[in-house]
Amino acid sequence: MPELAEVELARRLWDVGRGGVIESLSTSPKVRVFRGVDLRAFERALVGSVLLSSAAHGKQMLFRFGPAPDAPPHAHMGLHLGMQGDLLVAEPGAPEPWERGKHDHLVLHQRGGRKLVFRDTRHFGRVLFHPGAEDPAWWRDLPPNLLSGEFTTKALGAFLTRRKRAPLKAVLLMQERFPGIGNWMADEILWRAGLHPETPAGSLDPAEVADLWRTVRRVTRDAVRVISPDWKYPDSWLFPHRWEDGGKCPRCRGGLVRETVGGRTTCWCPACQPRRLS
DNA sequence: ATTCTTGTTGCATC
DNA sequence: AGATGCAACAAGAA
Repeated sequence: MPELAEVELARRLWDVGRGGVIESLSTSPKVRVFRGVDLRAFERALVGSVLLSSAAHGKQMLFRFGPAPDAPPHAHMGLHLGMQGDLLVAEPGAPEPWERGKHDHLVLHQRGGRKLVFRDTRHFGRVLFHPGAEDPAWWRDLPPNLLSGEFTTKALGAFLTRRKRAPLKAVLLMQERFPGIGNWMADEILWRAGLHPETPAGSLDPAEVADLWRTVRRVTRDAVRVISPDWKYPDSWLFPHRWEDGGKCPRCRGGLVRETVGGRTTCWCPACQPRRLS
């Protein structure tokens, strides 16, 4: 379920490998996750180098590699987990905590035996490669983080106006404005804001835009705050109820509804999120 | 066997 | 031109 908080958790998992020399790579060259990557150049740049640092922005991750722990980077790798991708670590000596998978498309073998694994059964994820010392363009050009000062009510209002006829559910999934929001966060936001998922984006008044802005920030902050390796979503959120058949709204105890909106399965509470008269 | 899926992109249509 | 909607991508689960 890789949305922004899960992506941050996955990124952090590989922190244990920072400073370690990469002795070799295992890749599945023909798998779609490597589309557009020059694998020979990628391997040449990474083998013998050290994992220096990493960062996550929305659903995108960046890993920096250099010739030595205290040297500047000379190569960058981007990872996107797609629908089902995940990062794993296998410590040396210990039996691998998972069955050796045919979907482990990228394994960084570090000196000493630790393995950093990118697994993706559905191949919707993506590996990006950028040789060079500077952060790549695809990283620099990402839209402002939802918790940054650049994500303002004004920016939100302008975007909703531009997408005025699209349903709010579809608009919240647009990464160009809401980096890191996925299906569950979009449903959570609309539920907390009391907005029906099919509400046309352009129909909110200024007070509703401000309220939606606060809700986006609150759900984002809560998601980032609650994650840990053994995290669990509070029962007071919509999240743990949205896939249950006969699930009940944690606020009003009424029955939840599940239908496709904006091309995606969407869950909402008809009582708390009434459809507007248009 | 058929239908479903937590994401993104490219294309057709308005 | 820009906005919108949808099929396609791949694999496994129910």
